[in-house]
Amino acid sequence: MKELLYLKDDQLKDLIEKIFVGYRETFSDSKKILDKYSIGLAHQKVIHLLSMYEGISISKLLAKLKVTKQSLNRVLKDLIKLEIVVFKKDEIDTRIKHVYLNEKGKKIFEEIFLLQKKRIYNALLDSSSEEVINFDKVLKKIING
Amino acid sequence: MKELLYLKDDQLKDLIEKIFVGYRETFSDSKKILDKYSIGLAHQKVIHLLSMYEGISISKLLAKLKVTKQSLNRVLKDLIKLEIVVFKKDEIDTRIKHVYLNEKGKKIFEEIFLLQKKRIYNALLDSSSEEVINFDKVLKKIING
DNA sequence: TATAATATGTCAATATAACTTACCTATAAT
DNA sequence: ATTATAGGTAAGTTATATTGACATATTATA
Repeated sequence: MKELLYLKDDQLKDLIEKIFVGYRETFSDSKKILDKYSIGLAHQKVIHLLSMYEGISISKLLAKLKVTKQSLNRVLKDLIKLEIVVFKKDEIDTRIKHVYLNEKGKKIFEEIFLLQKKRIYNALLDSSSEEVINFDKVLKKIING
Repeated sequence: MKELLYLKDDQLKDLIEKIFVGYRETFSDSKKILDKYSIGLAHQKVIHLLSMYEGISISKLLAKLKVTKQSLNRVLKDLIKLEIVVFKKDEIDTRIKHVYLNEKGKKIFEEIFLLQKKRIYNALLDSSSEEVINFDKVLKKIING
């Protein structure tokens, strides 16, 4: 096993560099839109998650972002000022707060996402379905490692 | 083409989230070692590149990192204080400064890399060579998109 | 019912990494 | 001689995150 080319240090280093660059590029394409609304990368990530997980709770957002609640709170306050998020208390357990993007928020997300997804979309369009499936598989394994 | 499942917005969102998480996890495994030397993520990235591209010039480092030279300089000064980098002027064009890790630097890199590579190594070990090759292919396309 | 755990919020101080703007030297290329 | 390139630096600022401490409300449990 160990003699496999891609398990050699040089290949691992190369992959790690690519993971970094891939992330950075994927999250920088939409910078102009973020600037337009005077928000940053942290806000983009929260908006992204809110669009994926409608009504997600604060604690689940924290778990996904892996930041402190103080840090998340700063971002949420900015999104409240922008008037793009709404909250609803859980009907059963009222300690839990569910977070949603409102219509304005969804529109801003679409603006961001339109630019951000292009890079991924084009990469996948230029790949076979097997390549895409394998990309996803390995990425999952990296995450769950 | 557009009806392919993985080209739908929901799948693209999912992939983008994974790209973020994959990056974050890949660059957080070695935090304990970084703390030991009182350095951070920015230093880790520079050390990583120095280990990959021995004698890289300042401007090429800047191009790879996509940060300002003021930002890189702060990091390099810390690495100088740690006594792990050395510089050599280009023999032909003396404006160019080549940056190297010295022996101590290489050892510290290995300490960091030992922890960092585990996640990637295990993910690849758990994958077929085709999966790995396709992962690399798609990642390249994302970067060059 | 008393107590513990959970979900969330907030204050204050600090750290990390980056930025902008501006200006500087040295060297190389035209 | 002029311009371009490689690199350095100073001052101030911004973005994102941290730690630690403390607070409130609600739910779960002994």
